[in-house]
Formats: sequence, structure tokens, C-alpha cells
Amino acid sequence: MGVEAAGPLDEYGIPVIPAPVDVSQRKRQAIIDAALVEFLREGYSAASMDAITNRSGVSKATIYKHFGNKERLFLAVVGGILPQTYARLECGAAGVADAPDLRTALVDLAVDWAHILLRPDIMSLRRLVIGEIDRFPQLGQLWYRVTFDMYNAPLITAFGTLNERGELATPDPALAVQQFVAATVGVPQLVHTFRADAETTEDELRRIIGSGVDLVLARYAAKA
Amino acid sequence: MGVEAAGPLDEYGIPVIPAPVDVSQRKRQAIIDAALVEFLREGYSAASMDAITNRSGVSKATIYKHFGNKERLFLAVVGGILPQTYARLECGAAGVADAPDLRTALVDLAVDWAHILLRPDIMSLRRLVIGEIDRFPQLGQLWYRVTFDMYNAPLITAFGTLNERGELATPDPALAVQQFVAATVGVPQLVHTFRADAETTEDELRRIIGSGVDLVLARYAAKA
DNA sequence: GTCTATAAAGTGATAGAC
DNA sequence: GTCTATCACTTTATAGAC
Repeated sequence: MGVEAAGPLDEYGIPVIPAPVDVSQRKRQAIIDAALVEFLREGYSAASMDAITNRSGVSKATIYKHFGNKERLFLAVVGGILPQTYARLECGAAGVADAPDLRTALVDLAVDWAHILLRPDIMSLRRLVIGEIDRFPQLGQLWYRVTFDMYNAPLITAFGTLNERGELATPDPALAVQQFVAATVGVPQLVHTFRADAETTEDELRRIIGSGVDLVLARYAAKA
Repeated sequence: MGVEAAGPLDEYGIPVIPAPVDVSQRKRQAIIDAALVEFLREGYSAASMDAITNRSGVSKATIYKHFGNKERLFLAVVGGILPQTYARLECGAAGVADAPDLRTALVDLAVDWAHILLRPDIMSLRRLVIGEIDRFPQLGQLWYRVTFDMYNAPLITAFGTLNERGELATPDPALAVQQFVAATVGVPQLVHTFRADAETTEDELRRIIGSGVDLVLARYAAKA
């Protein structure tokens, strides 16, 4: 979290911090880190600014100078972590259209997604956002947009390409991708949403996702 | 909510309430109704016992006599409403195995489910439960069990029967039903989960669900 | 069982010194 | 920008009378 790369040392072997390195930015990050932990543990309302203050190590007034109030802090923290969290695997989907074996490529892609999406911290963040959507609709839209841009959009492009080439019969690639996501990662995700302690073994995961991919391919296989 | 069936009238046409009709039970129900409204609007933590007190019309001490504390009230209210909410359509799934046209039966079933599941109040309840799962894991398990018993279980039986008859090739009916649910109602449900203001037209709903049913049937059609 | 009144602790937010 | 100290208010929960 707050660990820097090794910097230069002075003649006594003590690290030289290049400058105060914008101590303000440093504190800002400490606040964000502390707030995220508290919001995830307690939820928005039950998380107290006192607890965030203690955990961050800065004073409460500093938090208010930086973020104004609790709502803005919440939006900044959660809104900031979302793109950062999902910015991991945009790459995978693009290669699907040119993969030597489509089924293998789709299975690998979905398994990669599932590994991220089912991580306990990601599931907690997801629950937090869902639980506050009636009070923070912006977060719902942001989450939807981020996950869509990161996951669905590149795959829609790929399905569209495969359709044009005649390798798939997906005249409505957007719907096909929604179904693909629902039938693969959506299945274990639903279980983990309601059971935080649920564990899905790697074998079980591959079985579910493999079957989901077969479902999609059986329907949209190009009729040669 | 609190409307009784018409009772007997006295000689002046004024309704005779048979007895104090357990005034305590009446107040208990008033508390539950008020608490549900507040919990749905504010979430668990932000909902105040004062607000529930005012809305219910009874005193705060009465609430504590009945439910002990806020946590128990929450569990009683949400845990009580869950089975009650979903006790609507167990019937539909049983008829699937003997329907004259399987596709039509599945589409109608899924559309019926979607009409319930996408209702704004049900979606809000679902978000409330999801948001509090890290603090009330019992609710997650209860929700999962209730929805499973009400929706999936009868359909698993039906898929099993169809498999034995050779009308479907579903050696793993449980997985097939999970995929059916995910590919039909799961698709619009995901959208509505993150966007409370989303609206899905009846036409759009039938198109999505129809396509989802085709997905399942294409994969599990009996290979004659 | 039900009420009024209140206790005891915690809440978000800010004033003013530095 | 950051801190200490504090405000004004709300919170859950409970005594004690009836």
C-alpha cells in the first residue's frame, strides 16, 4: 500500500527522501486507503469519520479540508478504486477474434475474469456499491460503465468481427456477450454475492465456465 | 398493508372489532411495516429507531420490548419478508415438464419470474440484503435458500424428468437450471441491480428472455 | 405491555492557533 | 495545510410510572 521503491541512501545508509514529496498528496493517499478499509468493513453509514481519522494517522480537520464531507470522501474513494480495480484485463478480450481455437480462448478469458471478479475484496466492494445504490446512483452507473467498457465492449467487438467473418452467427453481438457473461462468470458470481464464505475450486470453476461457453457456442455456431 | 377484511357491523353500521384482537400483535405488525420502509429507504445503519418509532405510531420502548435491539428487529423484518415475497410462483415451474410446447412454457415462466424479480421494491430489498451480507451472513444464506427452494428446485426436478424422458439432454439438471436462470432473468436483473432507474419494456424483456431460452434449448436439445 | 423522559455515548463538522 | 479542542446534534437503549 504505502511502500516506496528503494531510494538513494546518504553516507550513513539512511534513505534520503528526495523532498517532502508533496506530503499533502501522501496524506491524501493515507486518507483514501484508510477510508476504503473502513467503508468496506462497516458500510457507508456505519463507517465513522473518527475511525477513518485514527486509521489514516492524520487529523480529522485535514480529511475535511481534502474532501469536504463524508459523502464526497465516499464517492472519491469508491469512484477512484473502481477503474483502478478493473483496469487489469482489457487486453484478453481483443485476442479472442484471432485465437486459433475459439472455445479455448473464451474459456481462458472467462476464467481470468472470474479470478478477478470472485476475489473476496472485489466481491465486498461490489456489495458495498450495490447496497448504496439507492443513495449514490452515480456509483451504480460508474460501476456499470467501467465494467462494460473493460469487459463487454472489447468482446462485443470481437463477436462482431467473428460474425462478419462467418465464424459465429451473432447478429446481435451485444446480447450474445451479455449472455456469455451471465452463463459463465455470472453463475459463480451469483453464489458468491450472497455467500461471502463460499469457495469455488479451480476445477469447479472451469467446469462451470466450460459448460457456459458450450452453451453460447451451441447457439451461435456458424451454420456452415 | 394494514387493511382488514370487512367485519360485522353493529346496529349503527359501525364495524365491531371482535375483541381488542390482540392489540399487541397489531402493534407488532405496525412496527414491522414501519421498520421495513425505513430499512429500505435508509439502509440498516442509517435507519434510526426514532424514525421507525414515529412511523409505526408506537413508543420506542414497545419496539424494544418486542424485538430486543436493532439487529434483531432487522433480522426479523427482512427474514420475515423474504419467504413471504417469493412465495408466489412455485407453481409455475412444476408444469414445465408436461407443457405441450417446452419453449413457450420456459419463456412464460421466465417472464413471470422477471416481473416479480424486477419490481423496484424487490430490487431494493435485494440491494439491502446484499449490502449487509458482510454483517448479516444469515440473510444471504436465507435469501439464497429461499430463492433456490422457490425457483430453482422445482425447475431442476422438471429438467430431470425431461432428461429421463429423453426430451432434453441435461445430465446435470442443477447446472442447466443455473444457466437457464442466468441467461434469462439474470441478464435484465444485472442491469437493474446497478441502475435503479432502469426500465425494461415488455417487448425488450420478452426478446431477451426468448433469446436466453433459445440458448439453453440449443445446447440441451435431445439429440434424437 | 405500553408509555414518557432521559441517560450515555458517538456523530459529522468546524473555529482558531500555528 | 495541519493540528487540537470542541460544538451541536443524533444515536441506541433503558428506568420507572401506569
